[in-house]
Amino acid sequence: MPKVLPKSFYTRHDVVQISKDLLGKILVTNIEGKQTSGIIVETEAYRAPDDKACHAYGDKFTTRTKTMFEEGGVAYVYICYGIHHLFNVVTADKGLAHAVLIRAVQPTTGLVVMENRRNMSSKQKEICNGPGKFTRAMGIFKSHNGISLLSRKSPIYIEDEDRIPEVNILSGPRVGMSTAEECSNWPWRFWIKNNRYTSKPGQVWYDL
DNA sequence: ATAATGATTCGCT
DNA sequence: GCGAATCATTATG
Repeated sequence: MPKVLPKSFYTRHDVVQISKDLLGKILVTNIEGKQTSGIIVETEAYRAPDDKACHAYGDKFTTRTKTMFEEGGVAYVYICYGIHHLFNVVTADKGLAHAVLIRAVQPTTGLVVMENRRNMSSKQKEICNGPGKFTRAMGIFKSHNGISLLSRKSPIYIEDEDRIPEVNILSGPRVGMSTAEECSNWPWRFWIKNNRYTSKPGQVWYDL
């Protein structure tokens, strides 16, 4: 039985390192009485106050961003484009608005549940290869904003696994932000090399 | 109170 | 590849 990632994993101050460490871990949800899980294969780091792409840039504190200022180990879920529920892991100490966006997972269990929620076959990589896609497949939504990830009793938690070797991790610019801002070029997007369940197009993928 | 916009996805060409 | 869908959040009056 793998252990749930402890608070000490999340309260570290290097959110970029945590983004890489999260690759290969198992994200588990127990929502609506159904369990699903998948391997985290793609992440992005966001870090206030200096990161202009972060919602809490300049330590901007609003109803929405206040979750990012919590102590590491809770979920930050928000709506994007009015439809999509995007899931982040809050990191660092209370008062530091750091978070890691989970962008894609490789489904492992609860495949039938995911198929029903997504209305497609789990054989298609498209079922979970995007930040709004896997949240729908795994039942994550806005009301999970702010909940703890530190217990197996939580509807969402992350199980520890061996680290992905650095040589098998690729990085690049984050997705979906203005190229005019210098920080949009920071290589703070990470994914597992040769994993076909990531959202990056135009490469040859192999199964893990 | 109102207007602008986005850490996206999907369907059509 | 392109553009519409769609609404919570935010800034501004």
